[in-house]
Amino acid sequence: MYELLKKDGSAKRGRFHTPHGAIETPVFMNVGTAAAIKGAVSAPDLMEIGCQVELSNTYHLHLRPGDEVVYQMGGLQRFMNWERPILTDSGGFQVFSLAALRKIKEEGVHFRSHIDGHKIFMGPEESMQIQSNLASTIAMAFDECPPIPASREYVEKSVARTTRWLARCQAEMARLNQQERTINKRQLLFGINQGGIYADIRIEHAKQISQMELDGYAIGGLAVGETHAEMYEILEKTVPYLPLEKPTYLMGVGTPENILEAVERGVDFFDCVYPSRNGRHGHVYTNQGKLNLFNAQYETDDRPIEEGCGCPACRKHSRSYIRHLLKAKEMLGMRLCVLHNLYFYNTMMAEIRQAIEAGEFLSYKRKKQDNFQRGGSF
RNA sequence: GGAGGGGUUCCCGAGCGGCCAAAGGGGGCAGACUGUAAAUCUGUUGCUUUAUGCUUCGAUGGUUCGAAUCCGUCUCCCUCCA
Repeated sequence: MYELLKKDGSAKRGRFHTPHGAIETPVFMNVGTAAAIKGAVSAPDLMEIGCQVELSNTYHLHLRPGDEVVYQMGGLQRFMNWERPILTDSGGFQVFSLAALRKIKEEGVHFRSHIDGHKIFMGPEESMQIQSNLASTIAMAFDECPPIPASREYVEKSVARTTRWLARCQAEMARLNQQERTINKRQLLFGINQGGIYADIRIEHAKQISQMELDGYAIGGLAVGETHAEMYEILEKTVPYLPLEKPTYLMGVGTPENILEAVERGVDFFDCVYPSRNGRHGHVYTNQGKLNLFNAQYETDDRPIEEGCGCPACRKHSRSYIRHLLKAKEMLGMRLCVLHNLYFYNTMMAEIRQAIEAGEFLSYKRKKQDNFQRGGSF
């Protein structure tokens, strides 16, 4: 159940109650595709850096270790020692990212495993069954994330199919939640809005799925090739057609800048691989912009990544040391950067919540953006 | 003392008369990454006034229209024999 605590312009401060605890929104979900945040980050680490929701992936866990294994081990939460909410993405993004390895049909998607090439079929029912086995808090509907650019004709056809798939997801989820063997019988389901950069398709689709009584609504298929301006425009036009009394989730986004812009337009949930992937690649976030710790200028820089930051990296280590670890390919270097970046994101989300509560979101956003731009933007 | 092998651009290492400023690694420098096929990928890495330019393949002298590549001498390293 979503509780709207405060509105500041279109920005929402909310609380999403789940069987696994409440989520304070706006929130950034920390991405751990294969039931692990890449970079040797453990569940206790996530607690320490302020993570509220962990995100894992249906397709990847289905392949390895297999959702039946996770089911036998008591579900994802028990498997990875994480008591707070988990959201599982449906495999819909893999329809996009593994485009070379799949074929889309009305019944679902035929994949060839990226690991060993074997054939896998995943349709709405299969995705729901896998997610039920994983026993995540929130399951995502199985959709197609079409690329941008894509023709209007293609997007229309794809969105219509995604809508049909959504109805099948909903029916299957209802069935699974009543099964005796189901671990989480109150698993929630979010639908996903698509439509590329065609605002009218987006709006029409948003209206349709809004009538379907889902637990939350996501906007997918953005940040896959369009400009930032186009993304913001789509958000501005689409979010108003999604239910205010339900959480809105902008999938796969984004930079701190993107998040500020999207919160302003009413988005509650975010996730993105940036903080973890960039961390592994030595790019770290600060309030003065992004630093590439591989750069020679940090060779003897004795300062922490960011002065005053409370993360495990900044409390104890210098840029110089972390740069050395990264260059020496020591796992600790990546780990510290990932911890810092996730801490940075989670902290920024907490500040955003506070700013909305205080009715000062816009001035907070402006201040933040000014700071970012001073050191080169994200 | 004798016999043989070798010294190539930051490092390792290919090249063995012109297409060589010199393959390929590594290292260095920089860039990309948005529901993670990513601890990955890309670019760049002698100098400058960017040119039918200059310097460079242990040193030096030669042969040749032309040499990292052929020859002489020197020098250093490695292996084996005494």
